[in-house]
Amino acid sequence: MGMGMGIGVADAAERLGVSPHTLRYYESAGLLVDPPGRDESGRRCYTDAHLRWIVMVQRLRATGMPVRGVRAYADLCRAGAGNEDARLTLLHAHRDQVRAQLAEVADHLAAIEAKIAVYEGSTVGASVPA
Amino acid sequence: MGMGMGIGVADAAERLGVSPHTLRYYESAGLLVDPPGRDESGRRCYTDAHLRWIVMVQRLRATGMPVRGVRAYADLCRAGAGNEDARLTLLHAHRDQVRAQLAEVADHLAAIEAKIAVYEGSTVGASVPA
DNA sequence: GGTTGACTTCGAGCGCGCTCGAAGGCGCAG
DNA sequence: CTGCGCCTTCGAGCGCGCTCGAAGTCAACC
Repeated sequence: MGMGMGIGVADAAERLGVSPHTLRYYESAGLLVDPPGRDESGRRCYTDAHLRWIVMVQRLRATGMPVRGVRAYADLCRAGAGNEDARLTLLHAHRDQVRAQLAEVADHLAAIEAKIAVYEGSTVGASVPA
Repeated sequence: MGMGMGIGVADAAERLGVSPHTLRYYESAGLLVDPPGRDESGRRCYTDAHLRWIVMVQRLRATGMPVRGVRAYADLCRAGAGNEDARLTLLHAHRDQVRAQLAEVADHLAAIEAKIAVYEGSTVGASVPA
């Protein structure tokens, strides 16, 4: 049955598009809800569940959640059932921030595109003079 | 005619929502296409044109352009006419990055919202079991 | 047995973007 | 004349998020 016990740090890093150093850093920073197990000789062993969690971590990070925010969320998850309200509060707050950020960036983008349009217009030769 | 000669660094900072320190930093970092003039006693004097430029700087920064990128753009503008192609290339590249970033963040946001939906679903009591 | 190479831990270092504080100058109110 | 407050320059410091390198361990291969 094609299911091994997990993959090493190098393979995990490659799959996730980060460096092994970064994966170890995430672990040491408490971002992993449960740290990867170790094989007989002490090497990290990442399962699919670990990879999926780290993808979520990457999503949170990529949307601007600071490392300490991700750690807070991981801490809640690690604490087990009973604090779903707190997790939800945290996620709601982040979702709202991301939405606001998205709107802001869209606005900035429009302004940048307008600037480009001005350049492209003037490059052609200053039409609509008055 | 309600046009004064400009405003001081504190007022400019307040209008722009940054600190005077930051404004001076932007100037020293070469982000200002032309630095503000000085009054008789050496104080910075920001005109509306300066404020408008700095707003553009803020837009570029807020969309992820690094300080050195903004400086490159400012350098081109400062150099005067003749390099519009280069400016356009720079802006095009940035616009493309921002668009990609926007799409990525939207995707991450959807995943986060899905996670929230899972929590809200399970909080209510695991409807749609099978 | 010896060498290779991927892994381990640890702490230091770095790049970015501010952010702050010290020390001093100028102009005005009292 | 004496504060007072806002400005000036300068260089140092900080918070974040990695990123790197040194030194050591272990399994496997020749």
